[in-house]
Amino acid sequence: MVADPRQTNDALETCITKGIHREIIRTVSRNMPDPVSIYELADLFKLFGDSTRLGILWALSESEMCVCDLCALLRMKQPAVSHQLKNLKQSRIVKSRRDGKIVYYSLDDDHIRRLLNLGMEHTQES
Amino acid sequence: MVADPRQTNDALETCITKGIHREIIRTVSRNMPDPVSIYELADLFKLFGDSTRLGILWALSESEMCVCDLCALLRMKQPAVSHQLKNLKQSRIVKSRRDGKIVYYSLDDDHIRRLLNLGMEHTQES
DNA sequence: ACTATATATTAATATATGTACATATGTACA
DNA sequence: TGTACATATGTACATATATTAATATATAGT
Repeated sequence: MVADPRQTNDALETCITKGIHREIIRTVSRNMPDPVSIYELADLFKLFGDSTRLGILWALSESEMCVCDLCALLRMKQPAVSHQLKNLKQSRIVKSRRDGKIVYYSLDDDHIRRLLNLGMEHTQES
Repeated sequence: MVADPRQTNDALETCITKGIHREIIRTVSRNMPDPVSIYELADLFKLFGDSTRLGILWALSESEMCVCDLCALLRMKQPAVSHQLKNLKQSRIVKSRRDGKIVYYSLDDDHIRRLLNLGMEHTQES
C-alpha cells in the first residue's frame, strides 16, 4: 500500500530533523509514477514471483504448449496448472487459442520473455 | 514448488492420452533452467511484487536516498521502510552506505532499473 | 444423445507475507 | 558517559496467496 506521492507537503515533516534532503524528496516525488501505475506494476511482478508460475512462463517462452503438456513437463496436477494459467491470462501475460479439445498457451508478448531473461541475468551473475 | 524437470520420464505418462506433444516436452525440458535457478528468480520477482517495495525501488531508481527521506516521500512509518529495505538488501537489489548516523540506500545494479522500466512498459502499453 | 477426454471452476485449508507496535542498536555530539 | 536521533529488529496479528480435492464444462467421436 503506497500513499499518494503527490501529497507530500506535510510528509516532509515526518523526519525529526525536518529539513533533511528536502530537494531530493521534491524532485523524486515529481518523477514518481502515480500510485495506480505502481499497483499495476506490482501486480505484474507478483505473478512472476512464484516458482510454479515462473516454471510455466519459462516453458512457454520456449514453445507454445497445451495444458496437458505443461502438466507433464512440470509434474503438476491439471487443476493447478489451469488455475495458474487463468491468473496469467487475466493479466495478459499469456494468451490462449483453442484447437478442438486442446487449448494452447503462449506468452502474450515479447516483454515477458525479456523480463524473464533480464531477471535471470541478474540472479545468475553474482 | 517446481518439480525437477530433469526427471520427466514417467511424467510423460501424466496425460491420459499419453503421447501428446512428446517431442515438445522433451525439447523444452532440456532447455529449462534447473529448479534452483527458478526459485532464485522467483524470489527476485517476489520482491518486486509489492507496491510498498516497488515505491521504494522506483524512488531509489531516481536518486540515492536515506531511510528518513523514503519515509517522508512514501509517507510510511520508519520501521516499515527499514523492514522492506532489509529484504531488498538481503537479495542484493539495493545496497547501502553509512555516513554518520544516516544510511543511504541505492539500487544495487542497473538490471534493477531496467527491470522496472521494462515492466512499466508492459503495463502501460495496453 | 452418449461417452471419453481436455480444460475450467469452486470451495476449503494451509501457508506465506505485510504491517504495526514495542524495543533495541548504533552513531554523533555535548 | 549520557543524551538524542537515525536506523534496525522481533513478535504478534491480519491478510493475501497457493494448493488441494471435488466437481463442472466443453469438445470430439461414435
